[in-house]
This record gives sequence, structure tokens and C-alpha cells, in this order.
Amino acid sequence: MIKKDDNLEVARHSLAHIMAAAVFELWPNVRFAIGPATENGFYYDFDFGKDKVSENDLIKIEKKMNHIIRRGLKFEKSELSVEEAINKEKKAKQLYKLELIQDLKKGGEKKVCYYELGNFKDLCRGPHIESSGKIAKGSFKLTKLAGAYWRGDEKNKMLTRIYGVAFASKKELDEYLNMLAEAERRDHRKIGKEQGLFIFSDLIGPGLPVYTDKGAIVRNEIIKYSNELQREIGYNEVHTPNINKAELFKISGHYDKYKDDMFRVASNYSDEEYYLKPMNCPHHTQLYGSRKRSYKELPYRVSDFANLYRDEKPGELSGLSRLRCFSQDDGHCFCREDQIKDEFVSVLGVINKAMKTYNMEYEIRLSLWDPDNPDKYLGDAKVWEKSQKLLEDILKENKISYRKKEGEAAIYGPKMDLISKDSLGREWQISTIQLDFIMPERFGLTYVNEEGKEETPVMIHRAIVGSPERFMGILIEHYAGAFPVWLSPVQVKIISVGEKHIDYCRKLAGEFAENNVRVEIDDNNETVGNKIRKAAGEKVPYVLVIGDREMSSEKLAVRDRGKTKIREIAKDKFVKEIEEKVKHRIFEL
RNA sequence: GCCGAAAUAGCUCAGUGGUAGAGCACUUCCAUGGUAAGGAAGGGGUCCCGGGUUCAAAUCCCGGUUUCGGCUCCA
Repeated sequence: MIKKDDNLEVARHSLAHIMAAAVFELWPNVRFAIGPATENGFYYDFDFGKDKVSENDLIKIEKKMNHIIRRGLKFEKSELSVEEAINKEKKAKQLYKLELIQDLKKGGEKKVCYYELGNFKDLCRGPHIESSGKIAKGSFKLTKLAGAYWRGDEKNKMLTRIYGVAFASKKELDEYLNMLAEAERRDHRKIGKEQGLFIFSDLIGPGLPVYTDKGAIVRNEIIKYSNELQREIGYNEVHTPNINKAELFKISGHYDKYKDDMFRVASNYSDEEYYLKPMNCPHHTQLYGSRKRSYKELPYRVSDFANLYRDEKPGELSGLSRLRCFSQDDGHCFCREDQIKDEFVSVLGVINKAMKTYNMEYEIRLSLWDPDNPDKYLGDAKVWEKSQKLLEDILKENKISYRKKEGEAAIYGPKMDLISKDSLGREWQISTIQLDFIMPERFGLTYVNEEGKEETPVMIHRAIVGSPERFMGILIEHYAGAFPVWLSPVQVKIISVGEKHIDYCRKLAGEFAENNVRVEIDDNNETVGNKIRKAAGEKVPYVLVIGDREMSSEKLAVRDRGKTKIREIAKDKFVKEIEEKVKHRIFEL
């Protein structure tokens, strides 16, 4: 057991050191980079040179680590002058350590710290646990091997990073590993395949999902709900094309920054540069600017579900989380400065409502610019200061708690991001509301004020669930595939007992369908038990078994998802129940 | 894009140089079923694609595609 006086982070950091010592024993020519503690464990970056290290070696390293732990070696701290350290690392050809020390020297350091464990001495600020023997038996595990750039810069050499997870006890480690296993069971890619919601095709291309009829139901329900919420606060849906001239993005500023991440489209009849659009905002500026606007028309609000295309790097694609073709419940509001607050508050209101409906918790993050890096953004410091203060005031006035994050702003302005938590406590960024003083000016948008003078409106960019596709992936994992009734692709499964009941099942299914209930019949030549098992695996909310008893009465035998007790209910009442659940988007069954 | 791993039946996977396999699914037959696997038989393969080594390649090598775990990126 790791003693109480040694906190977990220190122990994790020490494990990284122990791993490095183990690696040093196995590969004496290895070069060391850095090895910090992480949220759930630790890692160390190594340069193995020509040696190939694979996942199989993790077991070997782990054994060696356990050996070091059993020996109960002391962590001996010592200090060297910067010059001595530089000489030492030069001699040992530890060029990464050398670079680190040289940087410390530039920062004015005179002395550096070393920790020695057995015969392995590593540059390290510490602190460490007293002895390797303090690590609890079975409290850590090496999990994966991955590439990582030296100092996180893709221009630098790729090192080999070995990850480990570590906790105060074996019990806590096991709990964590169980959580990972649960996350794996809920993986939207796996459930999406099992439930037949979407597919990818080598012929269509990576990151380009195809939704089945069932998947399209879920996607459409998400969009439908988002549209309802948007209409509630005055946003009306518009429709825009998927390609446009480069000029549009040159004016918006996206061309300079994101040109390499956009798909270029060739025309046979013109030399004009066209692109598939990666976002809707510039298009909406054209709608606004299509005629002269009066202050009386403001706020002018539009929303759009057009497909968006981004040429993401191949390694960045992942299931529905990161796609090359997706959409957004993307809305833009053009308004006067004195209308900003009300607009933000109304959007925050519907987002809150949406998250309640989806049964998700969330918190607000205020994403600000990085004042040390003004070149990353459009517009001058004064506008940024002003708009950031405005957003913070809105949160304060409405007593909404928030976290601030510098350097996370959009290029055109600060934003409020909504970080939601799923049932496993994992965080996802979903909604966003962004303030933009830049874009309207760049496009020369104006409105005529009360005095007949032209003024520039402010633009607010916002999304409620962000990308419906990505959100669908998040929901699959959040619900572990058990969608609430209103989102379920199949709401009722009808199981026939015998062959003579099939006609009646079809008649019943017809009645359900007429009442907009999504229904499926399982009339396979199988036992009732087997058909129940399959329906349960599909996470269908309601399963009906139809036999002689049901045919001779108006009562239905309903099996609710997750329950084994059978409920008897009149057919009309059951249909009404589903209608209510769908109408009010009730989460519980 | 970079580092590493993987791709075999519809699905999950076994097979490591010598006749392509299992479970589930599917089809047919028997059973006519009552709330989480009834029985039997059968069909089903571009072993991701292209090249190479070999008497012989699903298996070894090279290139490509796609996927996965990371890194970098994410308007």
C-alpha cells in the first residue's frame, strides 16, 4: 500500500522513474526523455534507437518493475551544478536530458536535481516516494505503447511512450480497469454496428458515415428536437449549398487559417477555386447581407443543418466522434450590442433544457483568448477585452458557475462552451455560444439604426448539441445503447408465440404504425425465450409477446426494458403511454 | 501526417508455409412454442488489395487501403 503521507501523484511519478530504471536494465542504450504522472497513472517517453519495442515487451518491463519494487530500493536525491549535469549527459549521450538541462540553464538555473534508484540515476525535479517498496502489490499496470513527439511538436522526433495506470491499491486499480471495460462495452462504434445504426465503407471513404434507416431515425430525432428548441428562441432553419468560392473564406479569414483542412472542388468549366464548406457562418453572413437591414429586424436569427466537410488528418478520424462529413445544429444571430445579453441567456436556457431531456449533467467553460499570442486571433486587444468581460458578466449576473480557460477562444471571439458529462463521468464538449465582433465587419454587414445611420451588427455563433452525428455517438455511450423511447429506432418489438399468431401480430403492428409507433415483428420460427433474448439484446424499450391469450382480449403483455416482470395493459392505453413519452421526450421508461 | 497494432464467413474470432475452421446469424426440415439460447441438416470465403520470395503463401517480405491505440490537430 502506498503510505498516506506519499500522495498518489508522487507515487505515480515514482512509478515512471521505476519503469525507466526497468527499461534501462533491459535496453542499456535507451535514451530518456520525460516521465510525468498523469490523471490515472504515468508515462515515460523513450528513444529506443534502432531497437524495436512492441506491446509484448510490456510484460517484460512490468516484471522487471515488480522486481525493483520487491527489492525496496531507496530513491536517493542529489544535486549537480548545471555544468556538471551537462557534462554527465553529454558523456552518456542522453541528448533529450541534455536539451532539458540546457533549457534550465537558459532559465537561469544553477543547480539541477537527480534521483538515483539502484544503479539508475535520472534527472528529475522530484519529489519521489522514499523507496520503491512503498508501491502496493498489483496497484499498477502498463497499458499501452504509443508514439509521441518529443516536446509534443510534430516537427520533432517521434519517441516511444509507454503508458501505465496506477492507483493507491489493487482494488482501486481493478475498479478503474472495470470502468474501462464498461466504456469498451458502451463504445458507440461497437453498439452502432450491433444495432445496425451506421456503417463505413472502404469505397465511400474514411470518416464518411452512412446511416441506416435505424440510425437515420436517431439522427433525425436529434435534429428535430434541436430545431424545436431553436424555433422556441426565434431561430428559423435555412438551407445552404455545400460548395462555395474560395473568396468567401478569404473574406472570413478561414482560408488563411484552415485552407489545408478544406476539400478543394474542381470545376470543369471555370478556373474558380471552390471548396466544400467546413462551416456555415460565412454563408449566413450572405443571407443577412442580401438586402438592407433595419434595426427593427434585429436580432436576425438563422439555423442550418447543412453537411460540412473537413479534410481531417487520417489518424484523427474516429467513429462518429471525428468525421470528414458531418453537420451541426448551427445557428447565427446578428444583433445590436445591447441585445447580446438576452440572446446569450435565451440560448443558455434551451441548452439547459436539452441537457435535462438527454439526462446529462454539464458545466460551462468560458474560453478566452491567449493575450500572449494575439497573432492567433482576428481583431485587436480592445475588442477582445470588451467582449470577454461581457460574457463573464452574463454568467455572473445569472449566477451560473463556470471555469475559465485561456487560449481556447475561437479565432474571431471568446466563447462559452458546455462540457457535458456522460454516465461514466467522461467529459464531452457539446454546445457552444460564441461572440464575434469581427466577421460582420469583414463582410461589411450593416443595419440602419433609429437615426438612419449605418451600424455594424454583432454576430453570435451557437450550437445546441453541436454535431448531431457526434452527439449520437455520445448518446449511444451515455445510454449504453438503451435509448429513451422517443429516440429508439424500434420502440416496440412484437413476438409471436406460434405460427397461427403471426397474422394478428401484423395487424397489431399496423395499428401501432398508424399511431406513429415504431414497431418491429419477430415472427421467426424460434422459441419465445430465444426471441425475448434477442429483443433484450437490442435494447428495445417494449417487448410484446402475442399468443392465444392476447388474441382473445384487448390486453397486451408488455415486458419493459431491463425488467423481467410482465405488465398487463389495454392496447389503447399502451399506445397513449408511448405517445406521451414521445411527445414530452420523457427519459424514464 | 507520425509511432505502434490489426484486417480470415453477415457478426465475434481461431488457424503461422502443405485440402480454410468454430460459435452465433442465415436457409430448410422436425418441434407449434408463453417471457433471456428446443433439435437436426444445409448453404455461405477475393483469408483487405497489388507485387515479391518459394515446388507451395491466409501464413514470410515490400507497397497500398481501411480500422484500432496514442502523438499532433480540431473553425
